[in-house]
Order: sequence, then C-alpha cells, then structure tokens
Amino acid sequence: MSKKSTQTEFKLWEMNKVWDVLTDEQKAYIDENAVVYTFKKNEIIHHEGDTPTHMMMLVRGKVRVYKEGVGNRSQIIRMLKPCDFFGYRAMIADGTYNTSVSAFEESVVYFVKKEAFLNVIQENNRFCYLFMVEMARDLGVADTRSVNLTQKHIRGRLAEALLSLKDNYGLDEDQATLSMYMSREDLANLSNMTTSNAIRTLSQFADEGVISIDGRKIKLLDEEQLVRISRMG
Amino acid sequence: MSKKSTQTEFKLWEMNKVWDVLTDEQKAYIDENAVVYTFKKNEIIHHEGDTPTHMMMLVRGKVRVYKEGVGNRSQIIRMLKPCDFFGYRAMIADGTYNTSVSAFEESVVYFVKKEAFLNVIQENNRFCYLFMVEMARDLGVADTRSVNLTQKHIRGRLAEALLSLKDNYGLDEDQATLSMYMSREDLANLSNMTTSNAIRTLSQFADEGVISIDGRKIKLLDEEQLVRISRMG
DNA sequence: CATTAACTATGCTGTAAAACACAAAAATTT
DNA sequence: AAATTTTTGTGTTTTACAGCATAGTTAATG
Repeated sequence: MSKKSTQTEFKLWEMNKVWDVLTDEQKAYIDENAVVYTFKKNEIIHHEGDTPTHMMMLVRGKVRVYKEGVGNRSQIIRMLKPCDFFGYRAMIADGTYNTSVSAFEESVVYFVKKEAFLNVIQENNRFCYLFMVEMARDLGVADTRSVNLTQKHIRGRLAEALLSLKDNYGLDEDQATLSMYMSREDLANLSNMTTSNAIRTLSQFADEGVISIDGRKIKLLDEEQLVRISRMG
Repeated sequence: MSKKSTQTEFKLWEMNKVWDVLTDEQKAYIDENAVVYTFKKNEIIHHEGDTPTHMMMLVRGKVRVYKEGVGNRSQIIRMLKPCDFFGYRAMIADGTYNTSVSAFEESVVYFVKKEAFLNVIQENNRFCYLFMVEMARDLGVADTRSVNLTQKHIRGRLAEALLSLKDNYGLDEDQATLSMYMSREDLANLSNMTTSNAIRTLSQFADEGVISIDGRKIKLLDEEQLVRISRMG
C-alpha cells in the first residue's frame, strides 16, 4: 500500500504523537516500508512463539493481547485501542513473540517492517526514548497487574477489570455504560477467573446495585463502591 | 564519593557492558554525579510510592524487588545480582516507584543522579537503546510470570522459582546446591504462596527425591523432574 | 425459518490452598 | 548462657474458587 493511500485513508501521522519526532524523510521511509491489513473479528494477528517481522499500530477496531495459559485457559494481558502500538517488544528484546494478538472486532492495522522500525529507532534518539517511555509504563502496569491477579479475590479482580475498561475505552453517551461490550469469557480472561465465575460475580454486582446488566452492556451505577471492592476484594 | 574511589573500589565500567557505549566524557559526567552506599541486610533501598531520584546499579550483594500486596503479603518481582540496574523504570515512565527494593544481604549500590542519567540517555542513542532492550526483556518476563503465578499450582510455582534461582545465581562448587540461600518466607513470596505451603511443598519435593534440604541450602537432585513439575504443576 | 452453535445463567460438588494453631529449632539479643 | 525473637515444621479447619452438569437464550448459518 502506497504512502499516499495510507494518508488518504486515515491521518496516520496524527494518530500518535510519537510520529511527531520523525523527520519527513524518516516518515517517508517508514511508510514506504509499511502496509495496512484488515482483520476480521477473532482473527489472529500474530501468535506467541512467532518471529516478529513488523511493528504494528492499531488504526481502527480493538484487539486483545493475551497468553495461552495452562489447560485451555488464556489470559488477556491488555486490550488495545486505536493509536496503540504493539509487537515491538519482541523485536527489541530480540526474541519471539511472548504473547498472541487477535482482533476483538473487525480491526485495521498498520504494519511497519522490522528493519525500518529498528533503523529509525536507532537513528532517532527522541523516537527511541518515546518507545522506551511506552515500555516503562507497560512494565509498571504489568507488575501491578501481577499482584492484583494473584492476591485479590474474584470480586476485586472483576471490579478492577471493569474500571480499567472504563479508563481505556470510556463510556457511552449516557456517561455510565462501558463502551466496550465484552463477552463474559473475555471478561473472565481479563480478570483471571472462569467464565462461570465472571457471570456469577457480575450478577452479584448487579444484585448489589453496583452495576446493571443488559446483555453485554454494563452500566456502572456506583463507581465509588466499585473502587472500594477493587481495593480490598 | 569521588570518581577515583569508585574506580579503585571496584571496576565500575567493567561491571556491565552497557557502560561501554559511553564516551569518556559521559562516563566522567555519570561518575561525578554518583555515590556509593552500603545497605545492611533487610534495609530498604527505596519504597513503593517514593519519587525516584537516582538510578542504581547493584555492585555487591543481592537485593529483592517486591511489591506489598493485600494484607501483609508481599510479592517478590525479581531478585537482583551484582551488575544489575534498577530504579530507572519509574523515572523514565515519569512516575513514582511501583516497587520496593530491599537488601537481601549486605549490599553495595552505585547511585547515579536522575538528571545525569536522563541527560546521558537522551544524548547517547546507543545507551538509550540498551536500556530499552533491558526493559523489553523485563516486560517479557513479567508477562510470563503473571500467567505462571496465576495459573500454575503450588508445586509448579515453587519448582519454577527454584529453577529461576539456579539460572540467576547459579550453583555452589558441588554443581547441585543453589548458591542462593533464601528463607522459606522469601521463597514463598517469590512463588506466590504462604510460608507454610512453601515449607510443606519443599519437604514434599525432598521426600520425592527431587531436591534435598539442609537448612536453607537446597540441592537440586533431579532437575529434569523439576522442569516437568514446573511445566505442568 | 429451522437448525446448529455459541453464549449466558445457576446450582452442586470437590479440592487446592489459605488460615489458624501450636511446637520445635535456630538465630539474635541481652 | 539465659531470654527473646525469628524461622521452620506439621496437623487441622475453613473457604474461595475451579470443575462439571444442565438449561435457557441469543446469535450464526445453511
């Protein structure tokens, strides 16, 4: 896909401020070495163990970053939204992908060739630093998540997941309904529990008036209480 | 502490290959802005929530990086050995420390002022990139750890912890005894379980002939079996 | 629109691991 | 060396959660 077409399709360079630090030449070089793909719902973008060939930016849609765990249980590490980068960690650490990524809904992804990305990152200091900041944040989140998932009880973990969905994707126009309509299974994989426990706990929350449920739409009724639950189980 | 003294005390620049990419001026600048401290066993080096003022390199000893969890339970994120860097993530992400660090045994730490470190990292591309690689690796480890700790059973988690101690610190001259003599409590905090379960499971392993125990000395007798246990609980 | 498949809901059962309780043994401190 | 604290070891109880079964409900597909 040519440079022209990515720029007419969507304002690529405006999507993430990270691009701002590139020179015009570097931008051109990146875009010459990039393609755009569309993925259908649940299609796998890359799989744990694969060798990285591109760094990616999500243009449209939503994707999940997850790891296959023990006995069919998968754990969602994080959910991405448009303008988020992914797939660069493995190539910087010089290894294979540690996680899998699949489309949560129909998604458009901008693929930049490994070579091109690594070249630019090593010639543009500011660009490198911004990715470093990105990773430093992710690492902080990862460590916190690890303690949350291992030490909090089911209610706390689910409450936390709901709050993080709010932070990440925001609310519908009613200022209460999560804009992210996830299946119970995904919600379970995000909060490290079985699907039935996600369902059970969700209805518990509804019974208590903390949330209300309409299919996959979850309305947060008492966010303070949700925070309280997430803090102490 | 003067530059001269750090260089006579220990060969600072030889401790970690990361220093190699600095110019002599940059090295001098770093060292002018650095001090060396010694910490007693169990002394806290920095605490979760503190504002970072230095990046650090462990010179001698061992330290634990951990997070206080729910209800007095702490989780060891990783154990460091000499030449390892720490404390730089928070200042790159521009936040407070996300983890606490305490000396596992008497330890010597090289402290580089935040300003100096950030300046050099932003002026030396290669230096920046090397820290990025460091973080990319840590992030991979963190994600894997998260799945291990949440999905594996006690036996698997403990086996994994023992193997990671071997990888990180190696073995005594007998080529079997872990060079790291940890308390049962630390071992528990590393493998996300209660102290009594660490003790119990450790004796179980000993009964099964996988390891043998002499106080805090743990001898690995059947590493293959340990790998098997770690893989499938 | 009928059939199949996927998702949601709820109850029941089993169990892994936490919590608690108490000794005994080491290690520290006085 | 006595006294106190910390660590290790083991048994018992409790419980949070996984696992399974089943049924209703919604969505996908021929």
